[in-house]
Amino acid sequence: MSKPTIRDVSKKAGVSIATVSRVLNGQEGYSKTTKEKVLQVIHELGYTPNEIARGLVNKKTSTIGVMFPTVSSFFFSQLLSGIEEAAQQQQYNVFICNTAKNGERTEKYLQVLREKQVEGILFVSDFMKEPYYEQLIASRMPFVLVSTESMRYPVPFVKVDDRKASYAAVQYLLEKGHRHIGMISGTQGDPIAGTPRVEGYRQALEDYGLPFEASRMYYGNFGFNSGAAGMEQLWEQHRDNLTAVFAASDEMAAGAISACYRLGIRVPEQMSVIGYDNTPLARMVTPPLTAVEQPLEQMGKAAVKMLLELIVKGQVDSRIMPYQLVERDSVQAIQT
Amino acid sequence: MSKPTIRDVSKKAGVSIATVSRVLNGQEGYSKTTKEKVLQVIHELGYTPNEIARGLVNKKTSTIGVMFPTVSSFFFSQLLSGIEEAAQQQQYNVFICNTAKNGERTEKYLQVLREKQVEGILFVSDFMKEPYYEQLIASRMPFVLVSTESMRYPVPFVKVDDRKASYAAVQYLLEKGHRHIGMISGTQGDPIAGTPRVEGYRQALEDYGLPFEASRMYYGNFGFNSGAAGMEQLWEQHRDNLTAVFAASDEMAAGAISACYRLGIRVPEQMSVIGYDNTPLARMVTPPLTAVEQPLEQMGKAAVKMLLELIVKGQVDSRIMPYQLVERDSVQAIQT
DNA sequence: TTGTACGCGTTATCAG
DNA sequence: CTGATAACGCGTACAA
Repeated sequence: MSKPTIRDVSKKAGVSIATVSRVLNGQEGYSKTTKEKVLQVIHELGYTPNEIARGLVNKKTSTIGVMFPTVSSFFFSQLLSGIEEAAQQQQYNVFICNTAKNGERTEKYLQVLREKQVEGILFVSDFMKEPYYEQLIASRMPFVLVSTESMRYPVPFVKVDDRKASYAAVQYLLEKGHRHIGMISGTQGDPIAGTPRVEGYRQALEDYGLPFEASRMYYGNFGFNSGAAGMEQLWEQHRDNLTAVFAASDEMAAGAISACYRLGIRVPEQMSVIGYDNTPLARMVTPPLTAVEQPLEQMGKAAVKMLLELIVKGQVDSRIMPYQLVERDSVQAIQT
Repeated sequence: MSKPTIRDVSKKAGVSIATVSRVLNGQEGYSKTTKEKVLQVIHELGYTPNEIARGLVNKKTSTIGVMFPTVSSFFFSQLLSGIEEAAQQQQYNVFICNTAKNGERTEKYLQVLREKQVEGILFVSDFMKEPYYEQLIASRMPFVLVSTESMRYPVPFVKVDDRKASYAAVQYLLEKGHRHIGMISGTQGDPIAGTPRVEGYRQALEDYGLPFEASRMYYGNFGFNSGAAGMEQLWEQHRDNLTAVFAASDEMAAGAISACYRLGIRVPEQMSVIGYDNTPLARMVTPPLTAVEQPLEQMGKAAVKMLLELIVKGQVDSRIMPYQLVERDSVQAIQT
C-alpha cells in the first residue's frame, strides 16, 4: 500500500482529480459541499500532495543549493544559519554541498544541483574558477557569490569591503598607540580574503607614517594552527618590539592567543591581538577577543534575498555589507 | 529557449527518446553508431537529464533531510560535516532544516520534507515528541535519531552512552586526586544529554565514596554563557574547597574557563576543568581543554549509513558509538 | 537494434 | 460548478 495520490482522493470523494486539485490549491470553482467532502477524504487518507510531481509541471522546485568549501567552523555555521533562516521564510529548501575546496567535487556538485533542478546557487567563500563559471552559465542557473567576488566575471556578490575592514582593525591598534604591529594573514595570494586584508594593513601603516615590513607578515590559512604558528614566528623575529598583531580570522587570532599562552606572553598586557569575523568563538577565548565583525547571518539572509530576486528579475545588484569593530579584552592601549 | 529535454535530443539525433534514454542509463540495445550520434547531440545541446522527472517515475529522489535544533556551533557543524560527507558518497543530497527548537517549525518541516518526497530523515539532538512521531509514522518516512534517543518509541538511534562517558570524565578527575568536584550540567530535566550525564557524575562520586551534593550542581543550557554563570555560582558557594568542575559541553567548559579568568582563578593550577564533546573549540581555548570526546563526524556518517539501510531493508539496529578521553591542559593532578 | 505508447502525480485548459 | 484530457520529462514494457 503506497502513498495515496490525488487520484485516490478523487475516487473516494466521488469527484474528478481536477476538482481535488482545485480545492488543494485554493482556487475557485466548486460548491461548499464538495469542498468539505474532498477535505474530509484528504484527511481520512492522510493524503499529501507530491511536490515533485507538482514541480515537474510548474517547473519550480523551490530549492536552492549552497556550496561551501568546508562546513565545520563558526564562520560557515553563522552564514548557513542566516541562509537557512531566510530560505525557510520564503518557503525554499536548501541543499548543502561541501566542496572541501576540491575542484572535482565542486564541478560534480554543480552538475548534480543542475540535474536536481535547483532554482539557484549560493557560492560561498571560494574562488570562482573558469570551469565553474562556464558550467554555471551553460546551465543557466542563477547564482550569487557570498563572502567572495569575482574580478573576472560579472557576478553579483555580497560581502564586506575587506580592505576597509582590515584597515579599520589596524587603525584601531594604531589609535591605541601601537607602532609595532604584526599581521597573521590568510592564505598568501588569496585574491578575496587574503591580499585585500594585507592591503588594508599596509595602507593603515602607511597612513600613520609607518613602514611595511615583510618580516612582520605571516601567511597562514585562516585556521587555528596557522594562527599559533604565525604568532610563534612573529615573536621569534620581533620579541624586542612587537606589541600587537592583527589576525585575518578569529580562528587565527585564537591560535595566536593560544601561542602567547604557551610562550608566556600575557595578552593583552604584553601583546594585543585583534581578530577578524567576530564569530561566536571571539567571546569564548581568553581573554575575549576584540575583532572586526562581518555580519555573517545577515549576509546569509541578504544572499538568499538577492538570489531570489535574481531568479525572478534576472538581475540584482551586489551588496557591500557593513563591518563593525567590537571591543573586548584582547587589546590594550600602549602606556606612554 | 528553455532547457533541452530528452525529446529535443531524440529529434536532433534522429532516434526515439527510448533510445536516448537507453544510452543515458547505460543499458543495452543500440549500435555503436547511434550511441555515438546520441552522445554527440547531447554534448552539442548541453543536455542534462531532469532528475525531478526521473524521480517521479522511479519514485526515488535520492535526498534525505536533516533536522537540527540549531545550526550554529561546532557541535552541529561536525555532525553535519559527517552527514554531508557520507551522503555525498552515496549520491544523496541533503536538505538542512533548522527547527530552532521550535515545535511548530519542526512540524512544518516534517510536512515539507514529506511533500518533497525525501527518502528519509535524520533527526538530530532533539526530543522526539509525540506529534513528531505520529507525523513521521503516518507519512511512512524512515528516520533515525542522532545524538538522542527515545524511551517511548522504538526508533533506531546513534549516540554515545552519555552516562558512561560522563562517568569516565569524572573518574578521570577522581583519579587525578580531586575530591571536590562541581558539575555544570546541561538543561535540567533533559532526558538525553541532561540527566544521564548527571547520573554518570553521581555514580562516579558514589563509587569513590564521595557524597553527591546538590549545591555542587549547576544547570545550564549547554551554551557558553551558562557555563560562565555556572562557574561563578559554584565558585561563590565553594571557593574554599572546589578544585575541579565537569561541564556537560565544551562550550560550557569554555564559559567556565572564561569565568575563572575573570575571577582570577588560575586554570588548571587552582581549578581543573573538563569538557564534553571535544569539538574543535576544545583546543582553541586557553588553556586547551581536556574533554571526553564524542566522535561527531563518525556519528554523522554512521547515521546516514543507518538511514539508508533502514530505507532499503526496513530496519536497522541502533548504534552506540565509543567515547574517548582526550587529555590537554585544563586538568591538573592534586598535589598530595 | 529501435520505436510506440503508457504511466508517474499534478496542474491547467476547455468543454459541458 | 465540474470533469475529461493534454502536458511536464522521463523510464520501460511491448512491439516491430
